[in-house]
Amino acid sequence: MLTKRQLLILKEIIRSYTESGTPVGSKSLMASLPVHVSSATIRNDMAALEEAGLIQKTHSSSGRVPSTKGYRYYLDHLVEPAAATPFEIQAIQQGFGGHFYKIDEIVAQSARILSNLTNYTAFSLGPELANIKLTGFRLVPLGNRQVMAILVTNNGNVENQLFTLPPGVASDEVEKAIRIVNDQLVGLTLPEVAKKLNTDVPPMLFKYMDSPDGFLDIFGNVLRQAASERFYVGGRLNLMDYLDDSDVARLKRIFSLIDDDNGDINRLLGPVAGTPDVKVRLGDELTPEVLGDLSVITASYSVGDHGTGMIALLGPTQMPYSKMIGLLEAFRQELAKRLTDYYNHFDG
Amino acid sequence: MLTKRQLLILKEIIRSYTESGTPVGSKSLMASLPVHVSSATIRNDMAALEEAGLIQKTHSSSGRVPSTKGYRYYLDHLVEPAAATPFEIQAIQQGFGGHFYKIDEIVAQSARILSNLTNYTAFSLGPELANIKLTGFRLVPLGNRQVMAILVTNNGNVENQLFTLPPGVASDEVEKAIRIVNDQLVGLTLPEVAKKLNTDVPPMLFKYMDSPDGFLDIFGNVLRQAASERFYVGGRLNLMDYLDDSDVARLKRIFSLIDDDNGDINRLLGPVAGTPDVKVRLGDELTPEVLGDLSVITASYSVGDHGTGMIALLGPTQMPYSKMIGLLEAFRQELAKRLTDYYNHFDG
DNA sequence: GTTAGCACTCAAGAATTAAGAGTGCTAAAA
DNA sequence: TTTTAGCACTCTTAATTCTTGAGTGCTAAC
Repeated sequence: MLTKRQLLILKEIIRSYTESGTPVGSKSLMASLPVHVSSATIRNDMAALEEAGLIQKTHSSSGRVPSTKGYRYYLDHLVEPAAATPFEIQAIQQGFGGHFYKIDEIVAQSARILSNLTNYTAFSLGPELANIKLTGFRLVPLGNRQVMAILVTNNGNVENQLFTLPPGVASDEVEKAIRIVNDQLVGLTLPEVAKKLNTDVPPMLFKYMDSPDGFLDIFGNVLRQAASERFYVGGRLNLMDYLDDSDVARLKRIFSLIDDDNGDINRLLGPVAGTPDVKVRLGDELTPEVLGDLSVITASYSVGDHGTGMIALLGPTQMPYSKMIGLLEAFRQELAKRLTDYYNHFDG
Repeated sequence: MLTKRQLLILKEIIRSYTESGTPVGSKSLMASLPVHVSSATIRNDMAALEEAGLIQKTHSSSGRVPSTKGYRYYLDHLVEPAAATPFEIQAIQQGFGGHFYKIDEIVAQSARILSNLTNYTAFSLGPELANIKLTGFRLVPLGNRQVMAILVTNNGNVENQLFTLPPGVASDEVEKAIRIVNDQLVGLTLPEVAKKLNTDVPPMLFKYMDSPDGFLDIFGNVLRQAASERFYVGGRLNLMDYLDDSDVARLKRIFSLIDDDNGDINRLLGPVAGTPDVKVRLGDELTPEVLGDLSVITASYSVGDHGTGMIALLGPTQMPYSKMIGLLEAFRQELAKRLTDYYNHFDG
């Protein structure tokens, strides 16, 4: 069992290591601890902490550094989130100052604000899509057989894509097809729409069109765009500041991981559903193992019954957790408020 | 005056240094030169080349390395472009294999192909806009006062942006405003449109609308989007491979330079108009001086009377120039062909 | 003009040394 | 039983020296 003083020492080692980045020795601890004991006593306590696996040496006669397990313990039992400062609150609000025409613009902006504020790398994921409904589908002819397909959903999201009509298709046929889509599919959730698109819709279209494949492709494409989870990154380049300078190869691998949006990064953020609070993952809790000695703080936000989204921060394991946790706590509330406002603008 | 053999030596030094990355000494030159002379003779010639400022030592008793001036001379007089290999030609054609719905998709794809092929960083800039004409402007209402503004130009480019109509504006007023825009502005080039937007258009709109400012904002916004030069980058991360590993700070600065699209990079590519061939710039010919020891190969392409665009390659000064120049030569032709095809599809 | 020979230079890596921070352990003090 | 002083020991880091080898410039002979 660990004594009170030992935990105090653990906490102080973490604080000091976060600040200085160098291993912490018994002498410097003597100066910075609130209780006053000799360095020999501290050494004894440190031995106990090391025995428990919470701290470790970098070599046999060095100062101590928190271990992954030590951070875990600290985060589970010791950390005290620091409330966001007025300055930070203001910076957040200022970041959301402009006018937004899309949900995704707000979400994307979140990642930017967060990375600016922390100098780490920030991620944001829009509210999940389970409850989002199709409210309309258009094809706007632009001349030269170009058409723009537009898909609108009840969360105010709008997707569009440009197409060229295949020569075989007549425009009045297309008109009818659109009417069918709107009659049959508006009001359904996007997953339901996707399902019907494969089953019920094609037979109906066959009544009006010889080869509805081209049309289905177009619609399916835009639908997929609207249904894909939108994932934003801010402060990519900050990686270079907090990652070990020397290992450029690793740097490159992490960059690719972030940029090649192949779902791996979703594993990073973890399940969106679940606990609505702030959570830290580090060490082998992080699945893409390139991330090794990094740390991820995730925070989910929920927007009434419009679903749940997520924001996250990637940084070094030696993050000032209490500060970052407090900041993310404030941020998720602010973001939820903004998004709720945005939705009300549509519902009301 | 330099002798034939001395130029041969310069050429071989550049070739060898490009390949190995290490300074080249008289002995190894003796082995790789086509003519057979002793190392002492070569040393004499090297002294002459150094005297002329074309090569230099890294320290008083090291082998020689080409100087900026040496590269310049090489590029101006000695280099023999190597024709692109069948493999490369095929890779280019394969890269352009898919179907494209926008000019910009082709241009963007160019940067990707080129960076994949070379493992350097590639840039592409779409054909200039001087001759591009407005062919139509739409506002598509999407419900909830949301509208999508769509602007179409005669090069098949389509820009769109989402807006929320200000409460004061009635939809029939908007209809009329759109008709005016289309009547008055279609057929003009984008610069002309931009000019009229400030002079002739507002008075006309005042006849039909109380406060045309909102409408003008929307139109101006989309117009600006369409008129902004589109600039694409491929292979950003390759920077990490060919840049000095140690200096992460510089790496970061160059990344920011590339990403923050603030026109500096346009200086990098240089004037789009002018010579339609391939051109290399290096050393102090490169304006953002962070690029210091790097090298940029630019190549312009022209698409009939639809204007001129540019592709470029950023890499280390020790690039295999003959190969890269040949590759870019092939690429600009292929790209011009693709774009011409694309335009014909509209014109014809 | 070209070449062999030779003394000289310098970078880069290996080996050595010195200093200093920190530890563990023991035995005495509280 | 807990805390403390003292001390020998460990290991990193930085500075210093040593060694090796690639390469040069110069001179004198070919």
